[in-house]
Amino acid sequence: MPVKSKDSRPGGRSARVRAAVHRATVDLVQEVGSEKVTIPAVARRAGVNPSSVYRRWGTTSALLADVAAQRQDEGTPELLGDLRKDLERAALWTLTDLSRPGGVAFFRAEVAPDVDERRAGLRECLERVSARFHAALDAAARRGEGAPPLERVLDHVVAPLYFRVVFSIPETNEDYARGLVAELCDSGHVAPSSPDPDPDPDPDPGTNAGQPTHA
Amino acid sequence: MPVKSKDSRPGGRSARVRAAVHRATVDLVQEVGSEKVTIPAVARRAGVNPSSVYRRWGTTSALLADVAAQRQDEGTPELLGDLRKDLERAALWTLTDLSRPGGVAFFRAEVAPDVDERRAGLRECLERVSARFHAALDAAARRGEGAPPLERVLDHVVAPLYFRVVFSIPETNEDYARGLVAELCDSGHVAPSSPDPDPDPDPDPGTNAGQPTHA
DNA sequence: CACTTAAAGCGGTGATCTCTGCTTTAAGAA
DNA sequence: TTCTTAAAGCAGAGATCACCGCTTTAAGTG
Repeated sequence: MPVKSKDSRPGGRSARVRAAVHRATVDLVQEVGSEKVTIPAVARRAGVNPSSVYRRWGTTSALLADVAAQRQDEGTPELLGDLRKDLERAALWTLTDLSRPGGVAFFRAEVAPDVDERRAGLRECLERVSARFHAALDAAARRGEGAPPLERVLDHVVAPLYFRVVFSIPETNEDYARGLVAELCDSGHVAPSSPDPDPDPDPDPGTNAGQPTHA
Repeated sequence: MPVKSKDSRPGGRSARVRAAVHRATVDLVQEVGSEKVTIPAVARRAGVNPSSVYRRWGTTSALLADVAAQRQDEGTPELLGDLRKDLERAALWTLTDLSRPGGVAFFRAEVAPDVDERRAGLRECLERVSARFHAALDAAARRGEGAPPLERVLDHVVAPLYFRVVFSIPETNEDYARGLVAELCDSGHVAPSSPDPDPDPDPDPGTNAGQPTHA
């Protein structure tokens, strides 16, 4: 009578099916849009039986939420210790996450599920996004630096990014994201303890952050 | 052979059916969400034959777009001649439009159609929204006043409103909308009637409309 | 009023989706 | 390796959807 973990059979075929379904979901979302993703279609493309998907995920909403959640947890940047740089990193990460294939579609997918689940999905999505910025702000506060409230960051950095990506407004690229952060930091609401602007020329190309070409 | 208008039979039963379908669409969108709205369902609730809806609108996307467009054209405010007041009006109108039952759902509906139509729908939605603000800015420019570029208004007023309504962030009310406009106008990028571009007004940006301490 | 005809209603067809018993495969433990 | 059983595959029922000829109604016109 093995009791082991909650996922009593996490490897082998199960894992293979899970991966195939995830990949197929991402592909389909960016091809036809998250609204038109159906379980039979995902199963077909994944080379998997539809009933397996139904048994595992139940609904397309749950499937999309699962994929989106795992997706958002990839490549999270770590803190550097400089508020402005940390905010920039978080902003660039947000932009990258939104801009990659299916990014907006997944955002919309999380917005889309059933009326009951909608609140929960949105809340989780918001939590996930603001967590990155909150970490940067919290670290700054812990260092004794002045930092804008999270709300201001959401309003003046995250919101414009979402808005512009959703509406495919041109020039929504990394420079633009950096500009939003700069504007926020220079708006007189932050007391910069170290007002040295850009002492080093980009020491971190880091996560390539890729091409912000609106998808 | 009567040629008259493009809508060769706009009144009577046709108008009745149109109205019933529109009402049913709005109801269903706010009840089950725009993704789950189907033509048979709308027809059932409207007491109308499904084929009539199929023939008139063709797809649910087209139907939703039609309803959303007509919806957005209701109750448009006129200009007062004062930039700040006009921007406030536009912001409040935007907030009201988004907040009423099904508001966000319709926004998403316009975002949602087929990959091909998506661009067009989004573009139209954006045009419609920014037109209100553009009118206010244009009038101000015509009066010789300094006015922020439309882009700034979209980023710092419209985007936060959309973001907060979509994510159901509390305290997103009229005071908050007014605060966004105030912050924009007082941020030193607008030259008020009295040309005093003091970069550091330090008036304790009192109009901090809502300061909801994060949700 | 009578007449024309746009538009709604009716019925049916094929396709797709959701979901469920039952069988088969293979992951994990002894 | 063998054994147990979680999970995948299979096949099919029931429901719904998108769509299309054909008939019927009534709006607009003279």
